[in-house]
Amino acid sequence: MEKRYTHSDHEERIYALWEQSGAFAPSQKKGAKPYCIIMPPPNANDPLHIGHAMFVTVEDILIRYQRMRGRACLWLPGADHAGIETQFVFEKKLKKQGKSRMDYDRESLFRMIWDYVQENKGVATEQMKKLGASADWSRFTFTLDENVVRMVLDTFFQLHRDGLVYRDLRLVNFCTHCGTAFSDLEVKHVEQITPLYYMKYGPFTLATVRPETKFGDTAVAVNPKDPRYKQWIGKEVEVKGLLGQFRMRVIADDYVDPEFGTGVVKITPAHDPNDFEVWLRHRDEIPGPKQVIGFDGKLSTPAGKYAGLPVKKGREIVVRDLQAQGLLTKVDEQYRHILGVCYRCRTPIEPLPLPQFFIKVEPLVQKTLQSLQQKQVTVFGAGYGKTLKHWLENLKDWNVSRQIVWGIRMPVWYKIQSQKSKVKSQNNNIFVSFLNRKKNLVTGEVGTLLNDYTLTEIKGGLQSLRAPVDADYIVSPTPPGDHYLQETDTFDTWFSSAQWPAVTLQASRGKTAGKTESTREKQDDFQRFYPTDVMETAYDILIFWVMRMLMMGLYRTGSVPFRTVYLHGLIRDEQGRKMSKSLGNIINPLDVTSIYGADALRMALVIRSTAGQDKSVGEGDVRAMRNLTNKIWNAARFILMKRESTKHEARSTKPNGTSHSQISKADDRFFQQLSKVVDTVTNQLDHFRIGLAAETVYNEFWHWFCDECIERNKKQEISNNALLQGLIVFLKLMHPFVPFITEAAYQQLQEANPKKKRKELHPDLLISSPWPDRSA
RNA sequence: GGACUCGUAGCUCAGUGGUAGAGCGCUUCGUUGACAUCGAAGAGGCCAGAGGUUCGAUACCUCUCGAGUCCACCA
Repeated sequence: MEKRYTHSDHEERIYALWEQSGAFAPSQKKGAKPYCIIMPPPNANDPLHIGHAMFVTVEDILIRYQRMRGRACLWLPGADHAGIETQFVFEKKLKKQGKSRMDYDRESLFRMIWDYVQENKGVATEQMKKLGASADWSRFTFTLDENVVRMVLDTFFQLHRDGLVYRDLRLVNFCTHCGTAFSDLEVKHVEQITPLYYMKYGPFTLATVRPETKFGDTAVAVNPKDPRYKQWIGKEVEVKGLLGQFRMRVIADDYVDPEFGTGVVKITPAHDPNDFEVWLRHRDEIPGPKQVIGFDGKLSTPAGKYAGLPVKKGREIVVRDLQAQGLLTKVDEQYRHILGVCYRCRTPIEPLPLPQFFIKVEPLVQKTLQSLQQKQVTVFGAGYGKTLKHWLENLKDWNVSRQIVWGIRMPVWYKIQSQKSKVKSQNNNIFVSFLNRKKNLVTGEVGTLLNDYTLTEIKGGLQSLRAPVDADYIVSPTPPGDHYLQETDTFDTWFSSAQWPAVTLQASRGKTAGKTESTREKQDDFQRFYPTDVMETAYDILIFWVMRMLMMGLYRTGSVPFRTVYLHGLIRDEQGRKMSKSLGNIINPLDVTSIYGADALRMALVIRSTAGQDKSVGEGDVRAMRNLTNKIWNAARFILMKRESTKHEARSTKPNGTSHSQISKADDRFFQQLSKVVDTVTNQLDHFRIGLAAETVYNEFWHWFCDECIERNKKQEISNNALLQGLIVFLKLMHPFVPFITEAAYQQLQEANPKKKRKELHPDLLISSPWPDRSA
């Protein structure tokens, strides 16, 4: 054996051994209890970052541990199409070529992104293998696999049938830069100092941060209890504005805080969520949303001479004109204000009225809360069980429409009457944009366009459509006929992700079988492994993903998708700072493993980590764990050398006058202590105390087994055999954490074993060996 | 404004109802039969503060102070 353990000499070879042995596929042994973890699918388009390394490590530890405990383990890997994230990256690439998404019809664009993702797909998989992930790659599933898509569509169809889907006009969180709406969860809030403008408004003065939206005002509101304005309630007032005189109704609503500003609020239902709510409460009294900002982020026609100006510029000019006309009375320049921005590009989110599909969450939430209360799911991670509950109790309906092409297109169909038809259809006013045969962009209402184009041509070049809120539609997983236009919106990525545990287990049917099992054996994956055992992920997607998986899992299958949620913390740099590109403190896991080995990184990530708590990891930590791998190697080397040398010694010679009985007494104590260690580690792993288990095994191995026991063996106090047995136990205990070095050392022991010869074709592997008996 | 978490050795973090732990860093020794990616010895902590429960609290409860994260429609 080499004096030092060199990870690069072993890792690849060992991984191949594991893979060839079929150890990654669930055991078909009779009576083996199933154990299943569905891997959080990494973005198919991204290389791994340190967070991925963390989840690979934690999940691999659990899987390897349970596999050694004799469970039939399935760790099901996959990749995520990552909707907006991927399209965003792709559009950047297009931009470099001087192109944009507007140059292509949606089908071509989709195909281009598909091809682009295919090029990169597999990168993450290879990297996870380098980290030692013992996942069943034969069951690998992509979120846009045909059968996955089919099931997702089916779920939506069911939801619709059960009355849990509705289409309605709401103010959506629209990013005018990304060109799509987002769910509330995807809006980031930042504090800003924004000028608060006080302006004359008929007989009132009111305060606003958005004077440019005043063209969309449909009412003025005051608090019903405010004595200052009581006389005006229900009356119409004359207002002089930048576009001339107009009349405006005064309404009373509790939403108005008499203490803030002047106690008078202009109501702009098209551009402020609160105002929209006010309108809903006063539908009979006042006009509805009047949109004055377009989806392009510019002021639109109702803004008169200001139309065409981008919002920010528009505000400046409106303020200037207000001032010129003496309508501006005061400006509070120090006003602190929370602004919603796009989580991707930081563009201010524009609340805009858009008909969207929503899922009613109330019934789903009830079931989920119930399952939590009945302890059908346990959450590990600093207080996040409470967070989950809090969220569920306050959840709003889920907007699942996204205006991007890279995703699962909604199975929603609008019937279009042919131009010859005499029947007037309200769907004729669906607004479409498409590329005609000459690749020119054509936009307009479909009823009108049908005079010049066939429906087939429109369909072929379709970019997007926008159907009015009262459009007729049907939901169907398959095309209902030729005279239909399919909705161009796609599902929120999380809508399909929410169904991942059930869908992956059902989708692995019919795939190429792994080495040790037939396709038929895979057929009942769902039967066998659902509900799964553990969902392991970072706490930052608890709400986006875990919560929704619970809701949709319960809806689809009637039972929770997993029994345990283990949330790991974020990895920070050695100074405890978040990793970010701008700080330049990002650790690339593959850089680290190429220097120190995968085992070292794994152990550094996980040792002394706590569920739900962030952890800082620096190069020093990794180096220390690299040293551990070397320590393991050398302990094995010493014990092997001992065994070689004693073979040549005459058995009768008793060294140094130490008697057999003394040795066996010491051995007894050694074995007692050893079984205590086994017991402790087993308990810790059973209770998901992973960081603690890693620490225990580290300390016991290094500071007890090496520092004490090996030294006592040198003084002839502990027998060689005891030491060898102890080493094997420790290799097993450490294997889930540092699989490569432990397997490498174990193979060295095998080779030294004369019985090994006949096993050459099927070597004993540590990965498939049983976990040590507690009473060892 | 609401929720959650944290405050333990110089730094980064574990931990436990009953003499305080690890890694890194530091000091002094040490190349005799695994490992200098090592070993031995050591310095360094009123476990944020104040109350309470308890025979006993760093740990459980309450409050205070300090740090952080997430959420939030006051124009």
